[in-house]
Amino acid sequence: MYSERMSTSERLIESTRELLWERGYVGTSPKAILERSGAGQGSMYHHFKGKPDLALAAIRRTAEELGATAEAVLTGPGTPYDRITAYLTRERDVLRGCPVGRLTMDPDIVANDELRAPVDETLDRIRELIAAIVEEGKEQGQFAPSLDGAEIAATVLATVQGGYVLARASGSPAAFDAGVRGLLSLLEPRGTPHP
Amino acid sequence: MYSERMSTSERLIESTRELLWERGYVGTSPKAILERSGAGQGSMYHHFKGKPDLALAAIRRTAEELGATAEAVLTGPGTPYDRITAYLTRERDVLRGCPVGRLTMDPDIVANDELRAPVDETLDRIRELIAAIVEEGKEQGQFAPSLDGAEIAATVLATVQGGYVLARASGSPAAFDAGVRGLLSLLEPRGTPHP
DNA sequence: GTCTATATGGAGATAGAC
DNA sequence: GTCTATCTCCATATAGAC
Repeated sequence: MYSERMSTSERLIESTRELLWERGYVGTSPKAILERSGAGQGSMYHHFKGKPDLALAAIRRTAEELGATAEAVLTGPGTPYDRITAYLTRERDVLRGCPVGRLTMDPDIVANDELRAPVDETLDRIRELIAAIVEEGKEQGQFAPSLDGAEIAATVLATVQGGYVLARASGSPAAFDAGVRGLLSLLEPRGTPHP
Repeated sequence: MYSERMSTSERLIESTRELLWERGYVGTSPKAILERSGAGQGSMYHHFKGKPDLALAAIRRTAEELGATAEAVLTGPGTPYDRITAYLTRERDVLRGCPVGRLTMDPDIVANDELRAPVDETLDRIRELIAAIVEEGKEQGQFAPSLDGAEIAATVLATVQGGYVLARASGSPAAFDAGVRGLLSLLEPRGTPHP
């Protein structure tokens, strides 16, 4: 399943990341991880204390990766509106859902502070980035002064996370795209930047 | 657990609804359902063909109930903006998440058209109600003519569904509320209705 | 309709040999 | 580090008595 070059430990983590994305924590069994990674029972319990320990390594990596991707897009070129547009319209495998956000629907993740922490921190990090961008847009006169950066950031992030829900419910990415377009139409900059 | 008056079949459905909300489909076992409902193994398989069959009955009921609740709020009194505000700010047990939306993160639900159908139909029904309200608001001059009813409806629904994700990630309803306030600030009506 | 018995396989892990 | 054996529950039923 993976390059011969990848260590057993790496293969275990990568397989777990995939399965957590596809099936969530509750739906992912050690057995499935072993089959996908090609590792044996003994290897898994040698490298990790158990399912929660392995899941934690996988979740941390996925969270870090998503945070970095979002940050790259949000700190790219363009006006505040451009950067938010870039974030909202970046390429996504919509029907797969968000590998981080989906974990919040997993009871065992939400019940475990250690497992939930990377999820919380990542969404929070993205929210702060967007909030700062909105504030910047307000200073430049691109956004109405009445808007609250932190609130709009929550709206943007929620639209994305909820877009996945609508898309998966209907079996089509169309609803995700519609939600994003609706939000962008509401955010549309007013007139020209201040002189 | 339930009134003596409730039939065994009813108790099974109600227990299943609760468990699906708390733990999702994958995380809900027949055994847990039996324990919560107080029914025996034999009763369950007498009334239902198996876990998917019982889950279907539970999901249909939850979906119908949520659709009716949303419809009641959205067809209430007030201007289009008022009614969307009412929908967005209606009382919710935010940290429990949406009993319908959460099912979209369940791989076995999304993979089964019959189980997914009530979820899809319910979200679609709400979306259409909101879309019509937005169009009504446009006619009344409360919303900009440039807005697209169907798109804004997707944004509104996504903000709610995504709000649950943010709230559960952080363990606090604050993010849900922030997202809703952000969206309402963007939707804020312009000036007075046309003459 | 409900109960108890029985069954197969999976979940999640430990033990100890190699 | 990895492998195989073994273990205890649980998941998800079916069978047949009452």
